[in-house]
Amino acid sequence: MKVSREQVAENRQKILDAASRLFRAEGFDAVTVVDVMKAAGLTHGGFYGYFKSKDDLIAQTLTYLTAQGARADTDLARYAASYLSPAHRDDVAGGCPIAALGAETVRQTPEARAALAEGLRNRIEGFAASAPLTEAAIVRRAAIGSYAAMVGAVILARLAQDPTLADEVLEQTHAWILEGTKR
Amino acid sequence: MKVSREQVAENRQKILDAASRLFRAEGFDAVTVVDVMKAAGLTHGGFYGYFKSKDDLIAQTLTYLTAQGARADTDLARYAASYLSPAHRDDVAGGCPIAALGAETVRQTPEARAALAEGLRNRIEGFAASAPLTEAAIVRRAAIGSYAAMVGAVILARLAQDPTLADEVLEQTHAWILEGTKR
DNA sequence: TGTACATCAGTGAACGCGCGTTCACTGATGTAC
DNA sequence: TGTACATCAGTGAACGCGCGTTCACTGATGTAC
Repeated sequence: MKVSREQVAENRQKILDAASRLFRAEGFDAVTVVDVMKAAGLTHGGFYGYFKSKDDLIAQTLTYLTAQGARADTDLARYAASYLSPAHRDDVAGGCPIAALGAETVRQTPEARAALAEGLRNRIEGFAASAPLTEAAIVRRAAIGSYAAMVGAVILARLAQDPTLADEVLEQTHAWILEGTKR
Repeated sequence: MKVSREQVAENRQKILDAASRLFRAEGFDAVTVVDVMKAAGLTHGGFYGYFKSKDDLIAQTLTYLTAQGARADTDLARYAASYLSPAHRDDVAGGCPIAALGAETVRQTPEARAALAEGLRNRIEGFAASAPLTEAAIVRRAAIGSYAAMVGAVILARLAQDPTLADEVLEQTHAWILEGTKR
């Protein structure tokens, strides 16, 4: 049955929210259109009223996640502290989309890649812009180096099955970044 | 038809080599058993004479890749130079399995995870062991922080569609690591 | 404001397809004599 | 060393299943009068 215009907007939101969590938790291929619609409280047939295809959903979900991420803290030290926390490591479904999906997004459509790539660019520029006044080249180097270390560390910490090693990767990378940005 | 024992060993090698490249290039889900066997020059029916299942192939391929990786250079500076090269960034199929598959391996079987996790542990210990004589804690921090930055940088560089940004991520991370390990 | 009807969001059965896996068969290998 | 035969690696058709996608239908919405 037809639903109101507000309901349509709300349902679109619900589909994107469900897809955001499911894709990060299980990857693009393992999540089906049926899974996403069920998680959004709808049946699968209605999906194509909202999105052209599953690939379209992937691209729009990454755009949605990037837009959300653009509102994050741009202070590098504070960002690193929360990024390199055990809470973030353990929350794949709600965590950084680049750490969860960056590697496999390289094989998705150009639209999907473009969405995440914009998130990457925003993050680096945000860090560089909010840094204390130093030489621009040094600030940019710290922004890129630190961000690469954060993304890598979360991936490594999630991979390590030994909890001691997983914690150590986060802590040591955090300390390493703090030392590096004080140079 | 039956083939010789040497041929069997050679075919197993070919299957693992084909799987190693295909999985890194396209991900676990996108590569089919038919793809792997075709790339190895065989038909798909014979697959189950070599492996119990596709999951078994995934786990054994990661073990195979980790064993190969164990023979790599343990000098951090030399390793970083080649890891952070455009050649490595552009060679997903032949490159570091952790950068290509680390994030999605978290969702695979415990056997698959264990194989890559061992590669991670070996790498960190190799870097730490081959470092010049300094305080052990500092060496370990540099090993972990640098490795996290390398893995993250290659993933970010592959994601960035803008070639200038992709090159910059590699170069800046490389410089950042060199500065950090000279402390 | 109230009524009549066109619109269209959501439903669920159905589709074609490609996947992982199985299996009867083939014929070269390698062993027993 | 040569021969006879059991073994078994590889083949390709076939399977059941779940995927992305389509579509006829339903009934609440929202517009026209």
